[in-house]
Amino acid sequence: MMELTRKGEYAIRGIVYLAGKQTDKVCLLSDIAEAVNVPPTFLAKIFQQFSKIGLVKSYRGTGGGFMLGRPPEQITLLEVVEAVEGPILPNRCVAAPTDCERSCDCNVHPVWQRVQSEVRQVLGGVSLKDLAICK
Amino acid sequence: MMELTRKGEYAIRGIVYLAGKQTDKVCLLSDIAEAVNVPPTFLAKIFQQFSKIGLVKSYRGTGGGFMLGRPPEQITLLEVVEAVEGPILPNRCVAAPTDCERSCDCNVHPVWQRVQSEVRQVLGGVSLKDLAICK
DNA sequence: CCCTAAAAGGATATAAACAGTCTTTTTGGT
DNA sequence: ACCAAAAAGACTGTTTATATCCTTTTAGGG
Repeated sequence: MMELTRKGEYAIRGIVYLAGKQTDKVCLLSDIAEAVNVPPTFLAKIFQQFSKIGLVKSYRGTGGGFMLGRPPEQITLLEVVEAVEGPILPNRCVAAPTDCERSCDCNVHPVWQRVQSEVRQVLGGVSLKDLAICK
Repeated sequence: MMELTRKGEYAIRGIVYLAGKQTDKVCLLSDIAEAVNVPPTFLAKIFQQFSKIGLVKSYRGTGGGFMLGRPPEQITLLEVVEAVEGPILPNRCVAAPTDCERSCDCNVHPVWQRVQSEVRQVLGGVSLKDLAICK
C-alpha cells in the first residue's frame, strides 16, 4: 500500500533530470522524455501540472522548452509528489475529521496524523539538488 | 496520495471493535458489521483474510463467530493494515531495487526507504489495545 | 506574413483496481 | 437430519490509472 503511481514516478524522474541541467537552459520535453524513458505525451501532462504551479517554467514555440521554476535547492520532493499525486493523506479522516470524531474508534485518527506528518517531513527534507547529484 | 482504501478502513474498524470485546467471547460477523457500519459481505472477505494469517480465530456453525487470534496488545495496526492492503511500499523500487540502482537518478531510492521505515514504525507502535480504549 | 517548432488543452481508449453482491460449499451444534 | 454460521469463488458496476491522439495557442525565423 501507499504506492506512488507511474505518474508520480515519471514526475520525479523528469524534474530530477531537469534539475541536473544548467538552470539557465531550456530542455525540450521530447529530450527529457527520452532521457528518463517516459512516454512523451504522458510527461507533457505532468509538466503542464508543474508549470501551472510554477515548479517549472515553460516556453513555447521555436527554441522553447522547460526550465526549473526555482533553484533546485528550493524545490522539495514533497512539492513534486503532491503536485501530481495530491496531498499526502493516509486516511480520509485526516482531511475531514468531522465524520470521524464520534465513537471511541477514532483513537486511530491521531495515528494517521502522525503518519502524514512523518511522511511529509521526510519528503519535505529532500530537495531536487540533493536528488540531482550524481554520485 | 497514500490513501487507505475502504477495505483498509473497514478492516481497522472491524478488528478494533472486536478488540473492545472480551477476549473469550465470539462475535457474529453480522453484529460486527452492523456495529461498525460496514457491508457484511465485504467485511466477511476481510475477516477471512484475517483468519488465514491468524489475526482472528473463526468458528463455524451455530454459536460460531470471530475472536481475536491474540491478545489485543500483541496485534499492531501495522499487521492489520498490511494484512488487507499488502506491504507498505511507497515505491516499487523499494521492493525491487534491481531495476533502480543504475543511473544517478536513484538518489530517490533511500528516501522511499526512509518513508517506508517511518510509516512502519508509527503503525507498528500502535496496538489494538491502544485503539480499543474508549476515552 | 507565413511556416514551423513547441507547449497547452481536450477528447478518447483500454486496462486494472476498487467496492461490493450473490451463490454455493463446508463445518459445527442441536 | 436440520439449521446456523463462516469459507470460498464467481460475478458485476464504478472509478482510477495509464496512456494516446488531435486540435489550438504561442513564439521565432525567414
